[in-house]
Amino acid sequence: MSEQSTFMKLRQDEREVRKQLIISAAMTLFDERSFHEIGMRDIAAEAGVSAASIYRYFPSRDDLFVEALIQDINNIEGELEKRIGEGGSLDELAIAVVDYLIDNESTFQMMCHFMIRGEVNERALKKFNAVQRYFLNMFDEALKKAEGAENIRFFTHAFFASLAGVVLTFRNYPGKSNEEKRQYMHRLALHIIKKGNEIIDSDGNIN
Amino acid sequence: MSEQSTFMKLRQDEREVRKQLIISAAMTLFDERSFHEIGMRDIAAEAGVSAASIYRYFPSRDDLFVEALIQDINNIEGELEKRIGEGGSLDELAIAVVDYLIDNESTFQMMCHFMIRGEVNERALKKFNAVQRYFLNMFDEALKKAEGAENIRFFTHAFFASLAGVVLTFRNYPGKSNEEKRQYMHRLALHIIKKGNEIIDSDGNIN
DNA sequence: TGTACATCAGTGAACGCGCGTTCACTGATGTAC
DNA sequence: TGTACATCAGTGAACGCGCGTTCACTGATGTAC
Repeated sequence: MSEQSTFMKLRQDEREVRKQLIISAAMTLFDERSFHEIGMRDIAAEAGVSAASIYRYFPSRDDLFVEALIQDINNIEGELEKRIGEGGSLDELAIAVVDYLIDNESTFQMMCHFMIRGEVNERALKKFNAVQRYFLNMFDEALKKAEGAENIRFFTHAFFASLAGVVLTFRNYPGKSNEEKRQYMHRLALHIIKKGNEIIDSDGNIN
Repeated sequence: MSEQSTFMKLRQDEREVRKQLIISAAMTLFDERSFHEIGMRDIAAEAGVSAASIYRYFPSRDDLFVEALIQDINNIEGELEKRIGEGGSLDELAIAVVDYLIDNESTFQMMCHFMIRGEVNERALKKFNAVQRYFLNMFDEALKKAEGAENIRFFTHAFFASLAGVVLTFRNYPGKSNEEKRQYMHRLALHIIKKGNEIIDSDGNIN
């Protein structure tokens, strides 16, 4: 029994490794083009397996993408913490988030995909919701460090939502170079958060 | 020549009427389900014509959708002005915008579609960019009335982007009723714009 | 050591379907002379 | 008043293709006895 479970565990570990390989392949492709344009056959080719194999590890395309999203968000967590560091300011955090959303186009698009949804399967959606919560919790922590406020959930929501909106709206604004757009989004982000933190200590009620 | 041009004009007018019929059919469907789920055949059936006919009036699906978007935004303009009225406050405008984005799901989704894009044809994209500019100009006017500030373009951008982000992020936030979500988005919107208007008179530079 | 059986990774090929778009054609309406 | 021709709205049917997903099968590895 003990030996068998060890064996099972090994097998399970290998499974995880292969799953990881597929996710990594997907993420490699995300850097090249929009996730809408990436099919199961593309990911399979990148990972060096057949498309059918992917279905041994993920029940559907959306499920695979959600897991990739989780990975991506895990990656950013460390990065954000690095950029904020111990004495990082709220401004720095905002800029870091905007840059992240700009530079990880597919991640951003996937987030939009699941947030706007309308036809995503229940299972994948549940996973996404968990990621979303986790993601926002992460900001809670970061914002606590940067601001030291108490009831922060409401502020976190306002913070993240408005930054996402900035990137959504100006990511492809015509007639500007990418660098100009980035600068402009930074300015917008700083402008928007400039005041929000002043009433952060309230419980967020407005009534 | 004069008679012919009159005739041509009549014909042209009829063409416009038919175009309008197709757009109206599309907009009727938008109230029922997500625009992603609406195909050319659906729109054709709703308009009482064949799918092939649509291509006599619109070069592509995206072009049709952009024109529908234009109509929809034209509709909202009057509505917003009504809600803001002469003495409408900035708060009222923000609430109105959030409600609009919530209640016109397809419009919002189409905006996201074109803003995130990646595979939309050039022609449709140009039209969309024109709409977007027009839309933001509209806010400039509304905000000028509500706030009376001068250099308002930057503020308009921050205003609209953050509200769009709020709706994007919380439109489908799990575990809440629709009414709760609406209330919550209102609170977020009010929180976010609360301070922005104080430094509205600056030129928006941060440096 | 050998045989029968279970488990599971992996796959090429095909399924199935949706869906945007095009084609070849009909029919109505107007113009030229 | 009549005939030949041009213009254009409208359409049923098909094209074409992408793409997520499933199927039937192979082969390797481990277990039971």
